[in-house]
Amino acid sequence: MTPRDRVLVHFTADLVILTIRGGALHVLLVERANEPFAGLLALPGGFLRGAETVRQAAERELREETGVDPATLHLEQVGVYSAPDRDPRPRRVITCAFLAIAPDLPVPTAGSDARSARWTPVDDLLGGATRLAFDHDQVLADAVEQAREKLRFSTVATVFCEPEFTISDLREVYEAVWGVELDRPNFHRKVTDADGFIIPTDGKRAVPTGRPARLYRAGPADVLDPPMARTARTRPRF
Amino acid sequence: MTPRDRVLVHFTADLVILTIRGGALHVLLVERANEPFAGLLALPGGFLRGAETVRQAAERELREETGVDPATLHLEQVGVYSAPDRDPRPRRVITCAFLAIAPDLPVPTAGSDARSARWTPVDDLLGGATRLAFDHDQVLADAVEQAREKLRFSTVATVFCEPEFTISDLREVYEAVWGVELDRPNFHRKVTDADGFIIPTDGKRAVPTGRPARLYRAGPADVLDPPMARTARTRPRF
DNA sequence: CCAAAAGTGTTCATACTACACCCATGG
DNA sequence: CCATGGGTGTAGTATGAACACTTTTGG
Repeated sequence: MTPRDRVLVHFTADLVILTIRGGALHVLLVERANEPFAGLLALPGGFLRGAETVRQAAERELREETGVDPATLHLEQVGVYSAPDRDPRPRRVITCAFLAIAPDLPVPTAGSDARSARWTPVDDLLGGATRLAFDHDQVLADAVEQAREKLRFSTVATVFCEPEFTISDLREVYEAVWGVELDRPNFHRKVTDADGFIIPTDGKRAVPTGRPARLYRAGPADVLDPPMARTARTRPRF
Repeated sequence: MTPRDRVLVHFTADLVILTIRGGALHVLLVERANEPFAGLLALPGGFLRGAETVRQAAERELREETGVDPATLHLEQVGVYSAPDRDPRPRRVITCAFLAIAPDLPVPTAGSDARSARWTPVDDLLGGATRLAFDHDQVLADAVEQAREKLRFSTVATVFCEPEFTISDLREVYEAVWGVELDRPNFHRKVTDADGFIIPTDGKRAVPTGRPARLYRAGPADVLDPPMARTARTRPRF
């Protein structure tokens, strides 16, 4: 082959930023201001610049969209999307998708890009009712599936929570991401027994009614072994 | 930002083709004929051309290097490597690494590219004794770790084997990839009980000494649940 | 005291570990 | 018959599922 066969491409990093709002998994979407797909909803993202790595580009976008220090969040690669027709512009655009996990954030800086950012329930999108720009429907589905698996084998669920959280908070993370109901007593034992998953603090948090819950913070472990079982509990009979 | 900030890059697909030879995990390496890194060992790979997807480029390279139909092998994405200095050429080159799993193949077509391909024991490389071109040491380490995890939760181990194989063949795959010794009786039960992992055939294979082993072929399942335990068996005391 | 949520104890089933033992074949 | 690797049985242990139960608060 000759070097002339080599395609020159643009490269982007796209972000699937997940959080939990009101017990449901949400993803941050932006309304596209420019062509292609102007007016359509899309994952936030942007072109690789200068001497950045792809990850650095993703971190820059994450900071721009959420205003949060990427070091405090969880960010991992999902994969490359390279279908030649995924972007209609003449110059090919290949993207690398990243999965970001964040606690419930205010949507602050619609600033820099003047694109309106909004949290959208993931369930509304996976059904296929709304179509996203580019191949972002597929990217979203892949990233959500990766997040679901990640929760089984790692302790990232704590990143969805505030710095101090109750065991019920943590359980609701699993229930929102997996869309199942988990057995409360068994979940409690599981996470308290797991080495380095959560660390008890002195504080407690009052609840609307009932016994106050102990507060915990994230522990040093990042792998969860044995993993969290994803089986739904049997629904209580009436 | 202006469109001028967007970097134009070349894109490659690099392959970590793993197989098992003589009970040890091997990877296919090529000696680079051209600069950069001429003379050094590297993972096979090549530039994205025309309207290919990255996966199609990987499949094309796989066919060129091994002469085998990619449809019969296992091929999955590992990730993107985009450090700006990973390739010294003035135009940036970003790569997407793929993990390929293959049965023991003859190294046929050193043909098209006139690069000498060779199977190399992975253990010799992970130690860091030999340095590979580009960031391929890191790519190899990531891909091998991905293969190790993949074996736990999927049935891909059968792809390392010939179409018909014995349970000992399959066990030796796990032992080679994981570098452990597994309990033979328990492994036997585990894989025969697992639904859709292996299907018995009518054949048997004579062994140098001892009872002939039943032959199996790969089953339809691709997930292995519950997963294979990675714990080494206690070494037999003498 | 009652409702509700936090947290603990107990039982049963399953699955894994270790290892004893039997089976089939070649020499 | 013996060595060797294939294959089965089984007892002890660990983990998880289900759910009864106790604890602690607000009203």
